[in-house]
Amino acid sequence: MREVAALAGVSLKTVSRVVNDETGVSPEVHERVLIAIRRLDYRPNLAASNLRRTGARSTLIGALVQDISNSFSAALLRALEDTARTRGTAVLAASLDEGADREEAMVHDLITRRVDGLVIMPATERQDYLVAELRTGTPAVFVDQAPKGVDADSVTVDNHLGARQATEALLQGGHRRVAALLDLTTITTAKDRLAGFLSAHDALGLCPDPALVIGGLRSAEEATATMSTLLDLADPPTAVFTGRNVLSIGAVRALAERGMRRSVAQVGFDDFPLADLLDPPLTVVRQDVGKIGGLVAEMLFDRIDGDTSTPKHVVLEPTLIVRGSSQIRP
Amino acid sequence: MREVAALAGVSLKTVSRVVNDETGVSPEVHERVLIAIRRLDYRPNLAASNLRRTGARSTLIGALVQDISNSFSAALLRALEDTARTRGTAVLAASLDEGADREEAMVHDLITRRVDGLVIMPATERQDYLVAELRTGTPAVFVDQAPKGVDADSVTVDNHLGARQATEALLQGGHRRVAALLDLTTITTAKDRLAGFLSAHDALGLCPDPALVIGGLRSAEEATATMSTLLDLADPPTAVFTGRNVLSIGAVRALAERGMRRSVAQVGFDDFPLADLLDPPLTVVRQDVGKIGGLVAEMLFDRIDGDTSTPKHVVLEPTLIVRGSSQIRP
DNA sequence: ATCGTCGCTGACAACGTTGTCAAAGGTAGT
DNA sequence: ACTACCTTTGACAACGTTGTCAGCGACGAT
Repeated sequence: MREVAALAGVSLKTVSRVVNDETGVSPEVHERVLIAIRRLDYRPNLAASNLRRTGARSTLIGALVQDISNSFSAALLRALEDTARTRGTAVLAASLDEGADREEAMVHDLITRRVDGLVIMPATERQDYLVAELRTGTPAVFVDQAPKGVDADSVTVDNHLGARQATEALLQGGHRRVAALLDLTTITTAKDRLAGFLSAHDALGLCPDPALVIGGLRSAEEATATMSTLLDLADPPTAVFTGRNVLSIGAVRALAERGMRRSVAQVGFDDFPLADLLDPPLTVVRQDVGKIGGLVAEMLFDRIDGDTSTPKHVVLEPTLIVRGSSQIRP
Repeated sequence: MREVAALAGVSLKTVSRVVNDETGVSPEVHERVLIAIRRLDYRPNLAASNLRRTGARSTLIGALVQDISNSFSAALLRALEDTARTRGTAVLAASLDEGADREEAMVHDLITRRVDGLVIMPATERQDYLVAELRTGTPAVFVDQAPKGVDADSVTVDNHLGARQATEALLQGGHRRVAALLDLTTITTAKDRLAGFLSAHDALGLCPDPALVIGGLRSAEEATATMSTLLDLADPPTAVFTGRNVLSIGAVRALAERGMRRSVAQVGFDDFPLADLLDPPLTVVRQDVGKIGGLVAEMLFDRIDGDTSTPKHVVLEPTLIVRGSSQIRP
C-alpha cells in the first residue's frame, strides 16, 4: 500500500479511500491510484484491515462435521456455503472423524482464527469445554445433535420418531425378527434411534431379540461384517433397520454379497444418493439436509448480527420415503 | 493481551513469550501468566500475530472445486484436508458450479485472505487472469484439468486413455451403436474424453453415429432426459459411455425407469460410492482420488516451502473397473 | 572491588490498515 | 475584502501482536 501511495503520489489514507470506495476522492486521483494498484498487483491485506476496523468481521465461519466426504456432511456444507455466499462469508470446514479431542482442538483453533461463527456436528457427548470458548462471543449452532453442558442453538431431527416410523414399516409388513444396526449408543442420536426402534416394538406388545440389536458400529465395513454374522444365525432376521447412512450401505453390501437383498427387508436412517437406484430401492427415513443447512445458517447469521435471545432448539420431523426394500415380506 | 499482562503484573512481551512457549521466562512468572490467561479467557489473535511475524503463514489453503457435495470433489477435499492437517493448515473450500466469473472472484477473494496456497479444479477454459494473481507469490496447483494461459503445477488423469478403455470395453463386447453423454466439450476434460471415445472407434475402423454423441450436459437431470430421448430413437443405442459421474447416474436412472439396465450396456467415467451395488453394478473408469489429493497437497506444500523449480504436470493413468454393466451383449 | 556473563524482563517500533481530525484550497455570500 | 462553508487531502494514532535491543540483578572469576 505504501508503494501504491508513492507511485500515485498520494498518501496512504487516500489509497485506503480508493480501495474502500469511500467518497471524497477527486476523479483524477481516484484514477491515478487505480492505475498504481494495477501496476503493482496490490492486494489489500484483509487481516490487517480487520485488525483495525472496529468490530470487524472475518467473514469466515467454521463448520465441524463428521466427515467431509460423507454425503450428509457434504450436502450440509453445501447448503451452508450457499447461504454464507450471500453474505460474502467463506466456510472453513473440518472433519472430526468422531474424535472428541479433535473437536475441542478444532474449536479452539477456529476461535483463534477469529471465525464469526461456528457450526458444530458434535463428535463429543457433552460440550462443557465450549462454555469458555463461547465466552469470547463467538456464536455456535449445533446440527444433528443438540448441545449438552452448554446452551446454544440447535437444529436436529426427531430421531426417536424417525426410527419408530422405520421400524413400524417393517413390523407392519409382518416381520417379527427385525435386526437393528446402530452407531455407538453413547451418542444421543444413536440412543434416540434405538429408543424409537424399541418403542415401535413396544407399541405392538413385541420385544425384539437382543441378539439382533447391535450398537457400536462406526463404519460401513463393520456393518457389513455384523450383518453377515446375523445372517449366519440359526434364526436369522427377516428385516433390518440401519441407523445411519454408512451402516445402511454396509448392510446392503452384506445382503448383496449373498444375493439376499430381495429376501430381507430393510429401512435405513438417512437418505443418500442412489438409494433409489438400488435393486430393490432402499426405503429410508430422510432428513431434509437442504432445509437443515439453510436453517442453521440463518440462525447463525442472526446471532452474528447480534441476536441475543435465548437459544432456540428446532426439531424437524423426518420423512419415511417408502421404496422397495421395506415391502419385502418375511 | 493487555489485560492479561496487567492481571499477571508483567509486560506485554512476557505474555507473548508465554503464549509462544519461548524460553527465558521464570517458572513463577510463567505460571502467573497462564492463570491470568485462563481467568480472562484470552485467545491470541492469529491475524495480528501473522501480521507481525516476518513471512508468516496464514496456515490456510484455498480449494476451489466444482461442487462440494459431489462425491469426487468431497473425496478430494478430504484427501487435501488429511495432508493439510499434518501441517497445521486448514482448508477453505468453495464450490464453483462451473461459474467462470465465480472462479475469478473466488481466487481474488482467497488471495486477499492471504491463503498460503490454492488448489483449483477449474471451471474456466483458460486461466490467464491468474497470471496477475500469482505474481503475489501464492502458489497454485491444478487438479482435474491442466492450466492454460498460466504456468502452474497440475495433477490430472489421462482422460483420453480412460475414455478409450471404456469405449473399447463396449466395442469389444460387440456393440456397434454406442452412445456418448458428455459435459460441455469446451472443457478440456470433456474434449479429451470425447477424443478417446472416437479413437477407440477409429482403431477398429468404426465411426460412431453422430446422433448418439451428445455433449453439453451439465447435470444428472439433463443426462436422464437425453438418455431417454436416445432410447426413443428408431435405432436406439445398445450401449452408452457416460463421461462424468453425475451423467452416469443420470443415465442409470433413465435406464432404470424403463427397466432397461440389463439390456443396455454402460461404462462411466469416474467411480462413485455405491456404483458397485447397482444391479447390474456399473463398470467405470476410476481415478484414484485419494492419490490425486495426496499428490496435489504434497506439491502445493513443496511450493509453499519455497520450491521454485519449473511446474510439474503429473498425469495419472485411470483404471477400468469391470463390473457387470459392461458385460451386457447387444 | 571489578569485570564479564547469564537469566530474566520490559520499552519500543513495526506489521498493513483505517478512524479521527485538521489543514489547504476553492467557492459563494455579504 | 472578509467570513462561512465545502471538498479534497494528509498526518497521526491505533488495532494486537512480536523482533530487537537494552536494562537489571546475581553469580563466579580475577
